[in-house]
Amino acid sequence: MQNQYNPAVLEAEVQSSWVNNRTFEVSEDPNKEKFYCLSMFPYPSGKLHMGHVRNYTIGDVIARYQRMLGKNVLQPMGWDAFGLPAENAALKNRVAPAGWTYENIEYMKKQLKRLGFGYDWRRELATCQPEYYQWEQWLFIELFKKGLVYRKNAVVNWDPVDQTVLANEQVVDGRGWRSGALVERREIPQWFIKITDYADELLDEIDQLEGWPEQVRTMQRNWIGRSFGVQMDFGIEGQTEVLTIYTTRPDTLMGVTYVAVAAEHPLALRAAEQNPELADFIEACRQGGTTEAELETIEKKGMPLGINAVHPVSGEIIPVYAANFVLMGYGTGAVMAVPGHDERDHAFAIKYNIPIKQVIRPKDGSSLDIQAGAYVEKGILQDSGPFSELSSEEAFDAIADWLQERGKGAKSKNYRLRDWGVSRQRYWGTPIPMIHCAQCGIVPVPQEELPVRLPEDIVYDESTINPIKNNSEFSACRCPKCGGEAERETDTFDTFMESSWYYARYTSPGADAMLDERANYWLPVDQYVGGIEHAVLHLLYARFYHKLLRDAGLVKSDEPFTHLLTQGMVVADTYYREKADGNRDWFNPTEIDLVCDEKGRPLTAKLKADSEPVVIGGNEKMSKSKNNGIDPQALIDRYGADTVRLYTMFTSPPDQSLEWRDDGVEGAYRFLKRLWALVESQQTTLSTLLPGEVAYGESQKESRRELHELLKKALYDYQRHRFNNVVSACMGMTNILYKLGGSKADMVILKEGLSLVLRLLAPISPHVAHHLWRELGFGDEILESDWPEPDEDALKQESLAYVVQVNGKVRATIQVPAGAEKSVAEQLALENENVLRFIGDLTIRKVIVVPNKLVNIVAN
RNA sequence: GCCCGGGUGGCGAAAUUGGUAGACGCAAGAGACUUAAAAUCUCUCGACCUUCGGGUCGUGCCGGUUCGAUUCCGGCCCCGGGCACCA
Repeated sequence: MQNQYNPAVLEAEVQSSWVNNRTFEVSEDPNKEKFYCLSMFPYPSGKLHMGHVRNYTIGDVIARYQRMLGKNVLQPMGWDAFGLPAENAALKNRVAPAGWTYENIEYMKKQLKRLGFGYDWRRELATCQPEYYQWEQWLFIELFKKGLVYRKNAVVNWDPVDQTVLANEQVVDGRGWRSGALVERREIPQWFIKITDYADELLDEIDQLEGWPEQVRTMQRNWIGRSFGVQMDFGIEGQTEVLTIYTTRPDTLMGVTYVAVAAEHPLALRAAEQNPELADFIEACRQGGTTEAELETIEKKGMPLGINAVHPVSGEIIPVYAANFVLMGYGTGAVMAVPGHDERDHAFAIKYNIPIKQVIRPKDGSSLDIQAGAYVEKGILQDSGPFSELSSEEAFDAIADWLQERGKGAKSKNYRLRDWGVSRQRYWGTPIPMIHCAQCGIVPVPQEELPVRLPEDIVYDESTINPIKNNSEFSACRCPKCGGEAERETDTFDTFMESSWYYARYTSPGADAMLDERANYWLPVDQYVGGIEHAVLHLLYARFYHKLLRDAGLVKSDEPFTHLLTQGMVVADTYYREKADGNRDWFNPTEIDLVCDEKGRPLTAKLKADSEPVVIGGNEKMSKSKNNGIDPQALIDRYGADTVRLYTMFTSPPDQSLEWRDDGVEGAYRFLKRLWALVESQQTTLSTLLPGEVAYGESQKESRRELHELLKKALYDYQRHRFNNVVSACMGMTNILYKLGGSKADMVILKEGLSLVLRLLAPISPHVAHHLWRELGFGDEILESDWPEPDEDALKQESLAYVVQVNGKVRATIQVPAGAEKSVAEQLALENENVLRFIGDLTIRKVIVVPNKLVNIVAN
């Protein structure tokens, strides 16, 4: 009786053999080509979700593939352990964030091991450990000393009831998520790192990141958004100070009919002192959140300050408005407005009855109605005094020069990118290593006193929002400069700080420095794998941090990640019911029965519990808030890791979003069982089969040709990371093997075919592949076997199938001898009955022959 | 609002990215085996027409380039991701 496929038992056995043999523990080996394969580390939220499973399977497949190619492969894993969810859990369950986090890590680590990922666990790190974050504190102080760190006011979401700063996620429909109070914008002092000092390098080097998806490179370029424009000063009537603005369209300068400043601009605040109506307006402008999406879509409102600006060229007097869409924190907090040539300014001018002037006309001389809509293209200047009749391009230089000569402005380079605000008013994060001294001001913590430890033994009750904010035990300290009483900074770092350098720390576990020389063996990361949602922020901060590490002498490379694979989202249907208070109850897909029509289209969805209908909300990224996550654990328990891995690889290409459906998992499981049964049924024969000369018949040659054709395709798909196609090819090869007969020659082909399938499958479903490889006597460790190569002899064909088209429509397929001249293919095509039928009386005008593919006969 | 993707059978997808649209799998249907069921195996499976040879249409929509377009170009529609304090 043959062995049954029992993944739970098999996978445990194989995994313990990997542990015992230390299969995935690696060290620096200068004689071998290194390959550093990294998946984005998880936030320890509780348990793995499908997005993790997908991410880490992709990473593990690449790591094992590269290993089978003979490289020295490093694949580490760790935990992005600081963050908001731990504080939320703490508030909800009255447990300390540290304990909650470490328990989650323990559970999720078990899950990762159960999935058979080949990590070198000796390098594991959690970012909430002082041994980790102390180096971040150390680097921050280094940056402070270099002048790359500064403090300034920045806008946050303020909950006026809970008296706390809210994360964007905690603002729901303009209200605080706990208090329900309308959120306000407020400015508080925060720490910034000068990422804009590196903007040019970050932008220009994108060109060299050839292993990155073009999509991500484009997003980063646009995010940095370098523009060339002019900075200039508008005078203020009756005052000596000036309003400095930046524009990319100085050619429209003569069309300026007003200037807008932020509601919090000092000019507006001063004007409000004598103007209660304006004061109310400024107060009203505080309302709302801070996200760009919100600011760009709010109703644009403004109010004249009763102050006038002086046009730098014409000396014309123009009104200054306070406007809710201009933010103090961004740029200079003031903009010039050209309603004739900017859509937003146009809408604002119509609303407040401000004059609209046309100063640019189309180059083609066509006329337009500037009152009806802005003309935003470049063109020829008109009504622009000395600059009239210049082109927009000429005017750019002429106006910039004019301003510069008079000390009123200059050409200037600008970025959309803003400096990195790293302060967070939260507990569960890395303490910012700074001290506030009444005498000496800001003083960094002496580096020999690091780490500044975050107190972890915190007692939570309902009122605990931030346990270190008013905790004198933590904040009271001595000033390192004058020795007097001082206070510690109680803000913590943005968690992007930790995730910006973890990839480097994996290379230097235990180092008594931020990094040691091992970093330069492994870095840069050869393949980074993670969600597309990180395309800009995380990936840009990590690139920036790498340059900071380089400039601190810690690494030699310029960029952290040579190749990037951005995996698509795992999405699932959402289902909800509207509650009386307007909020929604979200139901998990597993709680839902779909009622479909005969074609399988969903008609309605009903909740299993009460058989009443629910609203189908559409496909969205799996998330807690929409309750549409699928717990992978149940699938692993039922089918085993190999099946779950196989299914997630097979069902979509890695960079596309994966629409979750349970059905397909069964198919993946069936395939593994089929492969298992094929090996086990012939195990005795195959394991003792000696290689020898065999003569293949025609159908056997054809089987071998098809096998090697599929192998060739699979190898190509491995290179381009199309693992869904690799699985397809494995299935196709297995189907061919099932159709073989029982002769000696068939057995030889079966054994050869299995050796190919198992090696192709080894990175994807490693436990099964490992076991069957040994069963067939190929060797002890499939990971150490040679990567397969197609047999060119097997691929040779005597004749090839050509498609014959008449006027672009397929009319026949014909067999043409391999390597035949074009004329031979043409002649054979013209002998075909169906082809002749369609040519009929028509005259042949042209015959196109694409070698090995088709013949197209053009006739009329 | 801005930036970036995507849209192909009932479903997930494939097409070596200008050359046979739908490989592989799921679901469904029919049959074989079985007392029966499960499992397994075989066949069918885009739509319409058909004299059963084949024909017409079909890759979100409209238009263009080409002997030939899922693929390239222009314009739209819908869906998803990001927008700096979720990670």
